[in-house]
Amino acid sequence: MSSTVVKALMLLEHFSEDEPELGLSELARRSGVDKAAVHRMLGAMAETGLVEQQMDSRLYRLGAGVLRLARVREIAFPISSIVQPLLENLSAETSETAHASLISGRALANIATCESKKGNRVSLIAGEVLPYHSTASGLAVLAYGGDALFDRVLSSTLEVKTRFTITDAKELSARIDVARQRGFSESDQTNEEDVHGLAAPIFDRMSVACGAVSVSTPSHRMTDVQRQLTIGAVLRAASTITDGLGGKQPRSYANLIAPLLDKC
Amino acid sequence: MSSTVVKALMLLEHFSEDEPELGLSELARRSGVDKAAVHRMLGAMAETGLVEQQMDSRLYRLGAGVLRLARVREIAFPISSIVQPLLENLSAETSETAHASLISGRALANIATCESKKGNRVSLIAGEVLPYHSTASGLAVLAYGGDALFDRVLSSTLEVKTRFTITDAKELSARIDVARQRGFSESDQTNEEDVHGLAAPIFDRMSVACGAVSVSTPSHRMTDVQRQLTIGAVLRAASTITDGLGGKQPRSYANLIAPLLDKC
DNA sequence: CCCTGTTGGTGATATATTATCAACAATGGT
DNA sequence: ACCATTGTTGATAATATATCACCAACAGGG
Repeated sequence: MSSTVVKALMLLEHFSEDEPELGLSELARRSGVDKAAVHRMLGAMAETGLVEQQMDSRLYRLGAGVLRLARVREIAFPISSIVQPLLENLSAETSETAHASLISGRALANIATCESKKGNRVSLIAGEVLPYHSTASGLAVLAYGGDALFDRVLSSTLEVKTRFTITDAKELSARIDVARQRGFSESDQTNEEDVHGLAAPIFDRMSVACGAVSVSTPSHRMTDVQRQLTIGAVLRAASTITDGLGGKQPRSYANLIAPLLDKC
Repeated sequence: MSSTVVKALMLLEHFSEDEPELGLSELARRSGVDKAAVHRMLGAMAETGLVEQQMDSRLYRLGAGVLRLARVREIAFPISSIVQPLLENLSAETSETAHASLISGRALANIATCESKKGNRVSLIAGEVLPYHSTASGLAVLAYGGDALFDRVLSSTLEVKTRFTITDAKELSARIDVARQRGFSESDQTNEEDVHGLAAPIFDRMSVACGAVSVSTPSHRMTDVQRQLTIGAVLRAASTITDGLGGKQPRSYANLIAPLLDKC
């Protein structure tokens, strides 16, 4: 049904900023895979340096190999270094937390963040894997990411994240339609309580969405004024990033958001 | 004999700064694996975002997932950010190219570099995988990395890189002994023509070598004076990095290099 | 225009790896 | 001393995988 390689690599998704080291049993429990199997897979990944095991505590963590891979990718396609300064600008404009994510297989990968300077702010777990269906970024990508991605996500099971999470495919499809008509996407507490998101798609050379930029605001702080301001800023930032990456917005999209950009 | 996960991940080693995008057939040829198998493995890795395929050219490249993984690791264990400034200092002191690498499974992973300012300098391919047996860094790690690593490498086949590469296990063992007695390692043109390397080990919390710092100099430029200067600088840099990572040099090692540090 | 050499991709079957379960030693907490 | 964990290993059944040949599409070259 599912290849062993996928199963092995899915284990890596359980490592996060909060829990950078995990034990064998813990990892087996969370992934729902047999301990012996996890042991073999971790051993295999350790052989290539993707993970490494502490000799004393026996805990596993991401290995030096991931640093090497990231260097290779970043030197050849310098995305993070282009995106980071633009996010800082976006965060300053909106006074809220901004982040960018890219399509990464079955989920979105958060690749850059700039947190708000305010005391009460939305704080993201670095390197978190973001679901398509419950985040503003995800909706933006689904709206412009092509039919293949759309169908795949819509036909998958939509995990419940909060009591506002959309789990019905038809309703999700409707929300995506709205995003497509507006040129940006909006989500309120569908992925996390009290977090409101506004996102706009990033396009690649072929005018297909390859990621999204998003501003996350505490829900109670999202007024109409702030909303208008944020929408303009996100759209501008997304456009700049698309250009910076050598991407191209579809003509229809450029025309769609033009009036929104002028308003601010 | 070898797990599929390892075989799949070994494919990633063929991506480099010089060739960040590879086709299916090309990858199959280099790895010596059947095309169909490579196709399945790449598909599996694409599912998790470790690689991604260009829709137009059909070429594969490292995916956004590696950026996410590297962020998680770097935030939890900030190695690169600690090492990079120290390398710049080391490079300035020696006027040559400096780099640091960490144990990454069956090879060393080059994780940070600072190139010499000189016109004629040693230039490294970023993110290259370095063999243990043919590099100064490798010798340093083998000298202090514990018996398990030593035995594994010594019993493996030693790939020929240049006409000076050591391919005999006994001779390699002797060279490692020399490095262990001196506290640093030296290699001349064993990994690449006209490149001379001087390296010192980096130790982890348990006083086991987890990586190395190295200065690469064009062979013809390596005079006795430059050599003494470089040895002192490399040993100091390695000591500082070991401290910065929360590692600890073995007592015997600290005593061994103490006189060398004073000399400069 | 054909011919030849690529390319990426697909299916069928024999094979080899992998999943599963139980058991084990080692560790740590009560 | 006990109990519950941990990481690890082995044997067998079950399953995914390797291999081969083949295909369509594309790019030169004559």
